[in-house]
Amino acid sequence: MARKTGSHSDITGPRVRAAALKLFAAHGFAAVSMRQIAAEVGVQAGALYLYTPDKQSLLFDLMRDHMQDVLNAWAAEEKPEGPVKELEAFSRFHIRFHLGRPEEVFISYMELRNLEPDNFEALGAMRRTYEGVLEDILTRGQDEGLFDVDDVKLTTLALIAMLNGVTSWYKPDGRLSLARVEAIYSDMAGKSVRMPRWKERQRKAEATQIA
Amino acid sequence: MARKTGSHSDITGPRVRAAALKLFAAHGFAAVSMRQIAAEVGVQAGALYLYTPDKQSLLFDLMRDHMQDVLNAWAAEEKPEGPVKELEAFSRFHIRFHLGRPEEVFISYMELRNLEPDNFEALGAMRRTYEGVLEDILTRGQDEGLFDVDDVKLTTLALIAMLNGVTSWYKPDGRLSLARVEAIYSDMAGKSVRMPRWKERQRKAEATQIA
DNA sequence: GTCTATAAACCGATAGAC
DNA sequence: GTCTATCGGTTTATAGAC
Repeated sequence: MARKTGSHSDITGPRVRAAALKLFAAHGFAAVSMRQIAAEVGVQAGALYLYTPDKQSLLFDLMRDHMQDVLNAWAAEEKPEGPVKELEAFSRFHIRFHLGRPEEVFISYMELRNLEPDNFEALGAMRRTYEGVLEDILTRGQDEGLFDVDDVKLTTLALIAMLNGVTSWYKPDGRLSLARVEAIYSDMAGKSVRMPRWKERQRKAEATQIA
Repeated sequence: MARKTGSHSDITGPRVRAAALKLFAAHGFAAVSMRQIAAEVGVQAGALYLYTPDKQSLLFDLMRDHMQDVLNAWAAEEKPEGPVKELEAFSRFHIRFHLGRPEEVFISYMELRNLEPDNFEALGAMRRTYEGVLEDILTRGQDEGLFDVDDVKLTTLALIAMLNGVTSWYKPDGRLSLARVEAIYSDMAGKSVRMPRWKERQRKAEATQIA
């Protein structure tokens, strides 16, 4: 050890991002100073500007990369067939992915207001793309008579809020396993939108009667 | 007008709190300076300290009073009979109350980490008391065979997260009326925990068979 | 009750030595 | 690639005039 000055390489860039991630998540973007980030990395404040043009970029890069990771990960998921199973897959994916990146998730919805207008808009577009995935599942399920959803857009937001909530209390070594949490949440999500059996029977009966 | 100095009374205290509420909600506690608050009130920074000992107290008082308002308002609500109707009443109350105080709500769950340890603990206790209301409804519904809840504590948090989510997108003059939003959310909440009819019939059939 | 002035510390970002 | 030093500006909070 005993690195004082002139020390080199050791991929400091990623370590700066990691420090910013940790500190922004813990104390909030506005409450964290560049000096604190530098101290976490083990470097002086001035050296940070070799790896980021400014503090704002540090925040935006973290948020943009996280959203891109989510979109890529969902794209790479194997999709089951039919809206019911798709909704379960989406719920489980969302829970699993978000619980694996608690700090990125926390920052991504707590620090939106600290983004400059252009960055805010760019991130909003990515978020809407992700919401569109769920909205699409609900729309198809509704069209096929499998779901009983009053308002697709509102329901999309309600479900995502519910699923996001998990990040605010889940602890990996807590009372409930990840698998159990996934199961409970996806079950709740499914029940909250699925067409009840009695209603479905009634619907089919009416269709037969008319025909 | 033309008030410069020596001006008096005019209940400045509440106006300081109102300014802090507005600015903290818009930009975040850490990002707002005492000078900005003073400017919003129309006074110099030094004068604020006649109404609050420091910036932290300004934040804590807003959050504590809000939580107390929620608890008082629920206590004053007329309660219907039976867990099913109670859950609906709670859902509707929660939506209605929180949409009426968007700034207090926003601050109360965004600024928790900016509270000093003692204040954080005090607010956590109040929050847990409120969660206990819903937890109690779910527990009784479960005991009476009306709900089919896997884990009461987890479900409590999931439902509150879903209901809270409404505050992040609802606009009073938006596409959906408050009454409609209340109805959709309370319906989703109910469906996500209620015992399905077929399962209830099965349960009763088994009970009869055994007897 | 409000003002002005100020203390003491900290901020983001840059310049230049090594 | 990192350091030290620094610029110009901000912060919370207090002291004392009016």
